[in-house]
Amino acid sequence: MEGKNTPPLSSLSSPPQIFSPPSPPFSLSIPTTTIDDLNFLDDDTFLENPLPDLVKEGDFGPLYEWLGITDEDAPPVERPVKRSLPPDAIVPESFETVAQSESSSFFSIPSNPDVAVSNNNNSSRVAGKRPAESVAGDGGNASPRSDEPDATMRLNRRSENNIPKLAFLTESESDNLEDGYKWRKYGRKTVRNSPYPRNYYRCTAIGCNVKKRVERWLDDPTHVLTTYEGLHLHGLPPIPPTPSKSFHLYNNCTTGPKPDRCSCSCRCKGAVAVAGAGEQNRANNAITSVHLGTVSGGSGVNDGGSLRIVAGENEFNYNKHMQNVEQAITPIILQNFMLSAPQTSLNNFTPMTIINNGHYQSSLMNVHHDGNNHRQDCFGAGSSNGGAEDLFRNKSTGTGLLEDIVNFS
DNA sequence: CGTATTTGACCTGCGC
DNA sequence: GCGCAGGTCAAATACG
Repeated sequence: MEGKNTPPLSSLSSPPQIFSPPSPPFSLSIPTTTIDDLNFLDDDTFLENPLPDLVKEGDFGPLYEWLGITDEDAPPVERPVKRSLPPDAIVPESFETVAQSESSSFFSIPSNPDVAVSNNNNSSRVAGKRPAESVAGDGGNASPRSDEPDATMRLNRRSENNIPKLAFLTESESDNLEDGYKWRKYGRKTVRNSPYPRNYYRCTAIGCNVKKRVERWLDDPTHVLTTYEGLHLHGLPPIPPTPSKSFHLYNNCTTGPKPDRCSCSCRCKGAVAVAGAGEQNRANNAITSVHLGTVSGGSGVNDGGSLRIVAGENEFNYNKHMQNVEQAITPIILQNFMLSAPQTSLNNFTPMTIINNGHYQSSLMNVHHDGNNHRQDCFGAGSSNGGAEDLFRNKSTGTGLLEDIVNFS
């Protein structure tokens, strides 16, 4: 029986810690960035092109236009993720990266070549010992039960090599992380040399072929490896009502100074006092920064939230009121951004993940909503500059500089 | 009773 | 050609 050797989560050597520093062997290169560089929030374009204007249900055209993707490049509706990527978009064959929720940025994991992030084209096949593992669609889906002709299936299978994939690690007790989309489980397999099974999910949205694989990370069973394949061509399902519409943003610094300004009973561990953040590098097509912060200030209330991604010539700005930050930072949005931008290098990005208890976390950012307005409490700095507090903070230094999330290639 | 999950069978690609 | 491993299907089962 498949998965019968899977140990129950309760038997793991150590219970998953939602907020804990990363563990080796993850490596990270953090460049030097000064606060003088962190000024993009003064940019008037910061509030332009909010995501809802770029991505509407069933119409990703504006997004692709903004991303500089032609209609031909944009994924068709039926096979949304098929796309030829330009040569310069190829992820090096040796590029093995995984974003880990509790560490800084994407990072290389040489010790495990079976896991990677890839733009997925034929040249970007995930480097690994078992190529069959690394490319979507290598397996079944060609069952004689299907009405699809073999030739078509084979063509599709080849084309599926272009399916963009994104993998990241999340420290979680749950094997199926809530990410805003609804998934149907369609398979489960034991993984060779691993006691943990791999589960296969499909997006339940009609016509959506996005899939994800979820498996427990062998090197650290407290982490779950989630691999997404494809792009959602639809909006997020309605977000269930939450107990609160206010948010409380805080940093998860566990080693640096902790002003501990938060007076509430939440798990806030410290304030982030560095106001303004950003780093733009338009010299190449790499995502150089991801930023979440407030966009209007002075009042100290939950007045706004914004998300900004800079990737070469492209700039992604998402601005909604704070009560919608929940959606603003939905990782799938970020995935769609990354996966939609074939010219974008993925190795400079800190993805964010939703974990299933109402907390959001990225490698260096956590968002928590607890029914009260504690934003200023937890930010410490307020928002008098009208900009955004830097939510990204170096776990070692506690400085909160954007260098935490910038990793120049 | 409708929906979601489980799970054994089956398919494909790859390496030898 | 064969065996292996990963991926998928779909009937059976579980669940609310």
